[in-house]
Amino acid sequence: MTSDQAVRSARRGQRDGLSRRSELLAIAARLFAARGYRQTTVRDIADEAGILSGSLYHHFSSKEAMLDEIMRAFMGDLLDRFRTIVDGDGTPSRKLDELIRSSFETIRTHRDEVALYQNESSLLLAPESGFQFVAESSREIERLWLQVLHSGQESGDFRSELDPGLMHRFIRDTVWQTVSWYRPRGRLKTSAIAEQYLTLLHGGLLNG
Amino acid sequence: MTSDQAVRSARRGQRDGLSRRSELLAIAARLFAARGYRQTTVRDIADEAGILSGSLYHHFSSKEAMLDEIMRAFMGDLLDRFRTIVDGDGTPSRKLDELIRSSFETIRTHRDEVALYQNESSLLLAPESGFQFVAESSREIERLWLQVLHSGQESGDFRSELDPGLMHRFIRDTVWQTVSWYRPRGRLKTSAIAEQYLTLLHGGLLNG
Amino acid sequence: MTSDQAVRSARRGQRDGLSRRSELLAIAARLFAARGYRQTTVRDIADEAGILSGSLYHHFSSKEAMLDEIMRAFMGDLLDRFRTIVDGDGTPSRKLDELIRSSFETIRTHRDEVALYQNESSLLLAPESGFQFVAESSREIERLWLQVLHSGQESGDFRSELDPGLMHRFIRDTVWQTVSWYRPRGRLKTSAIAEQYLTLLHGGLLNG
Amino acid sequence: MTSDQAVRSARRGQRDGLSRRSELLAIAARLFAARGYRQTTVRDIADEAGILSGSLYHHFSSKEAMLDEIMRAFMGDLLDRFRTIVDGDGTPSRKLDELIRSSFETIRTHRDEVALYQNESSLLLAPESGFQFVAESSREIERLWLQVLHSGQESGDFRSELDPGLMHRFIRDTVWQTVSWYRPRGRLKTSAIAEQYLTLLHGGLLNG
DNA sequence: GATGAATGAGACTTCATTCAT
DNA sequence: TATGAATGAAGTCTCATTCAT
Repeated sequence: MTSDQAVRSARRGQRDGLSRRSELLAIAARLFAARGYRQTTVRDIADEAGILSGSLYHHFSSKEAMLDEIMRAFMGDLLDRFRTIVDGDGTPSRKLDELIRSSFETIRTHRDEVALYQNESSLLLAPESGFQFVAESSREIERLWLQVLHSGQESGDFRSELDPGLMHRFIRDTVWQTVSWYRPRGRLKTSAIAEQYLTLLHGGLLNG
Repeated sequence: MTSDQAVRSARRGQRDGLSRRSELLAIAARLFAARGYRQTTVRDIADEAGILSGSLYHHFSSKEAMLDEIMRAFMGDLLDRFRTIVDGDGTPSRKLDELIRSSFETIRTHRDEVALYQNESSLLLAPESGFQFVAESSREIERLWLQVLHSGQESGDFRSELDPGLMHRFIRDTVWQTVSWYRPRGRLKTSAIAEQYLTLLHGGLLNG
Repeated sequence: MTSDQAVRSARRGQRDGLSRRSELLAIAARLFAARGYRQTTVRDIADEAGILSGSLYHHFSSKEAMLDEIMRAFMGDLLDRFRTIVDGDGTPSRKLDELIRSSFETIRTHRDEVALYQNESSLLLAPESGFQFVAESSREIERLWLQVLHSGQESGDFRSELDPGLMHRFIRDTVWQTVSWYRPRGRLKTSAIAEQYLTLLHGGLLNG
Repeated sequence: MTSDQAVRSARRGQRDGLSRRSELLAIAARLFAARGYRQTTVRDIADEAGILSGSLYHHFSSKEAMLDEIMRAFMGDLLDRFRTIVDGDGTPSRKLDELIRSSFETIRTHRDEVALYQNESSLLLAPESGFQFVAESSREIERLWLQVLHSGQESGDFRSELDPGLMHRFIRDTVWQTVSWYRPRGRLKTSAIAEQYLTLLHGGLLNG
């Protein structure tokens, strides 16, 4: 590639509408996750993007519209991945393991979005918030997990003295809360964390 | 006015002063927990208390001072309770159970404070925040829990293939996150939730 | 009155909640009428009042709320005055004259409000604007005027070849539009304008 | 490309250029009249034209330039029509009738422009506005109407107890304000409105 | 002629805090 | 202790306009 070509390519990259949007959304997601949605100012995002805050409104109609777009894509993806697992072959136990592994993997690949989902739940799940789709996706995801837990109890794989609703919450909270302390460059990879959690979940903490 | 009356009035003043403070702090804690610290305005608190927002500054020097007072009392209590358990008699397994039961009980008795601790961690744990005592108490609590987990592995009570640091985080996250969905008037009491969690934690999810 | 008393009175005047509100509303009405509602900035109003723009929100929840309060009081008064005339004794012709005289008098006493009503009608009468009460009062006022015009035709006072709906509009437009050129300190008093208009309206422009 | 083709293309370019300008001005006039000049954004106009807002600046140097062009053409036409009437043959009474009929006809044929003239007068007539030609035309029009009214009084056609200056304002306000409620597809044609107004104006409202 | 991106000024509004009374 | 008024900084958003491609 000649240096001319490089320059042109860089310019094209800059001028490409889709990639500019995505770029801005990625910046927004990162800041929203790091500082919180409300604590992140439109100017913070613009500063990171190297433009003035008003210029963001050329791309998005509001700060909330950015969060909407970020979460809509994320919740859709997440639901798809979970549905594929639950609708696939395998024992309930295997499916639950896959749901859990997939969740930890999501923490690795979509850390900002998971953090947003965890930290902004009061905003995202409020009935009047304009983010009803998040609550709907959440309910659908809960249905999928419960379906697996119920089948597992019916098949005898899972202990019957455990309340599936509570189990779902315990597992869900543990898995997603991981995002609050997981460090991408840290000692522990998400896969290792997942395996440790599965070990604990399968057989419990106690020996014998 | 007789001197008797003056004395009584002064005492009432003091007592009212104290109870007024507590009342205001309780209102603040409730709102902080329900809406988030930043989303709660000083005026929200004053409105609930039936006074004007400026009048709050006769009781507290700032909004942050209210949060400080709320959390300082809470973290102190919590640490004391945990220390009493860890320093007491019993096997590591029993101690862990008691730590967990005590935590769920705390969710019942100090719901707002637990919610605050969970939801405002980015504010409370930030090194420059002026809430260093929260981070310090948290570290001390973590030390206590890890001490129990390590003794449990050394005594052979707990399975050795599990990383104590991860176990601590898994347990802690599950227990405290309960506050986000626990409903005081709901079907499940915290004690029942605690026992279900202990059942899961002891023996795992799987049969056999 | 001692000068001390004068100072105290001035201060009380300043501190009196009701009069401060009225003062601010009068300033707002004047500016809204002079520059237009949208062209008047909140800061314009605050500047005239000698405070910062944010301080206005201590008194009113929004710029629109100021306009609302101004127009609500005005439309109520106007409707009352018209109703009293129409419900009183007298021939339709006398009643019409009184309606017209009362309108010109209103231009003198409530010039800003009339100007606002004339100039901001697209805002005030829009169905979705939050100013429905203006449209409602307007309809009620129209009903009153039409009632007088119809009775006048039935009694034979008014010429029957004239469409009362059109007459109402012609008279209304002429009367209220006066506000656009009437100058309080000018040669013509509103009463003189009213009498000239009544002379024209009664007998027409042409001789014989 | 043959030179023939080039010539045709150039002509089309010119013709298209001209009609495109007119098209854009018509859109602008419609929106300015409907929403108000300031409330209409450059983007509103561009949206209606199916282009981006920046592209409008290839046709006009500014938003104000569009309003200027719209009003310049209108005021010129209007003045011409009035001058023709006043400079023609006939009694003052006939001339006044023709001025009024012509005005109502103008409301039919140039509704947007009349509405603009009525609603944006504070902008158009302000001495510093850059629209001095509007004020000048207005003054010239006023002179023409007053000339007719004065001749009518001198000839004894018009009643002498009426102030010509006030009569002019009354008539002018009634006629032009019609644009605020006239509906092109409504029951009343402008010609019928004109005749009703002339009937009222000639002989007044009262019988006998 | 048109696009897509950006500018920059300025709008309305929020809110913790202060202070004279 | 409480009120009523105000401050001042900051936040989201709007919009006419510019300009390289």
